[in-house]
Amino acid sequence: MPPRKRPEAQLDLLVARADPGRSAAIAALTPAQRDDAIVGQLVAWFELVARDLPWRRRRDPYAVWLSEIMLQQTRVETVIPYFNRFLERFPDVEALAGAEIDEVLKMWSGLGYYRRARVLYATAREVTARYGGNFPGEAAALRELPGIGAYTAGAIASLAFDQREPLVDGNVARVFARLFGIDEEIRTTGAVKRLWEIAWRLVPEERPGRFNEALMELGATVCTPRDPQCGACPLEALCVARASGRVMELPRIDAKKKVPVVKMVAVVLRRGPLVLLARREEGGLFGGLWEPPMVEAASIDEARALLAAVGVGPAIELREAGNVKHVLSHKELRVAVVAGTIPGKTKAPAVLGAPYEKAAWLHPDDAEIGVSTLARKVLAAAGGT
DNA sequence: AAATCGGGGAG
DNA sequence: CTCCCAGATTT
Repeated sequence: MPPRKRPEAQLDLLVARADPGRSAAIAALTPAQRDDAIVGQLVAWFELVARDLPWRRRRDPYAVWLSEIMLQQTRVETVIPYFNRFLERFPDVEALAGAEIDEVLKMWSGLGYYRRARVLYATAREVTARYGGNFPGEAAALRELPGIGAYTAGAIASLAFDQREPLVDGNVARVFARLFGIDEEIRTTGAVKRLWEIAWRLVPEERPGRFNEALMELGATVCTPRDPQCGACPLEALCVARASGRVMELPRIDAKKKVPVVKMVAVVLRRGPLVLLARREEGGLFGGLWEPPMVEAASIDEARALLAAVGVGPAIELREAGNVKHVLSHKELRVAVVAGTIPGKTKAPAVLGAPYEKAAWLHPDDAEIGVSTLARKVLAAAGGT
């Protein structure tokens, strides 16, 4: 969805031009005046440039909640097609509550952080059973639902219920760090506390959701991490970082340590058009998803216990089908893929052991099951689908 | 406070 | 390659 064309002429009336006396201008305002100016400038700017996003077309609690869960640590552009497909298949909370978890996971496949799909399903059932299909409107009640933390509760309460509730996400944290010159490492407890206090102070009684959305929109489109467009910012004249030449230094974020490498072996067994897939236990990595069985192992020889478990004996010919690299946020998986063919009529193993709860011969795309991107890479490496 | 939990897009 | 995204939850 392309951003709406910016009406430059109107924007110029709002955006203060570069001004050497900016520091003095900020200092001349009382704190309350500065806050009022921030809210006013930001909302006026947002009214002009707001992107046309699918979840902005229906601000009902179900659509807001669904979009906010999907948007957790996930880019807008990535979410859009998932959101549209999801709403088409599950048009309301009752439809979602009446589905099977495996179909929900299927609709979530490729989006990542699959625990979100499970908490989504759990919340749909709870809202249907306990609240008669109506989401609670208070942030405190929303916060009790699975998968809804401080940010998401504030987002739903303000956007869908017009409650004066603040929110702080990655965008807001960056905007505040620059706007108010917060030097502290942005993820520390102290900084997070400050950010929420500022958000509480600023969020207006009048259309709080619009203000919250404007704040995030500014962080996403103007006050970006790499190449902030200060010349197009409605808050330029009010920004501490801009006035002190520290825009690129803020927010302060300490480097994250590099992720460990984990070597694995996956086995792709075919039986005619079907593939042996195993369902991972809920709770951990890729919980509830189906995949070709794999195990942490430094070599194929080290994975012989898994091969035995899936019924690969001396009579079954295996070939090395290649290697797959898959990077997660906290580890890097390097998977050696082996492939083979099993005679027809062979049953799937009843027990595979952790982390798998069961196994079956399935078609990865046709079955009503969730499949991770890693599993798709492994299947692709083995050839065909 | 640190670790866990996906995947991809931008520079 | 690095960074980080409309975070939540557990340890």
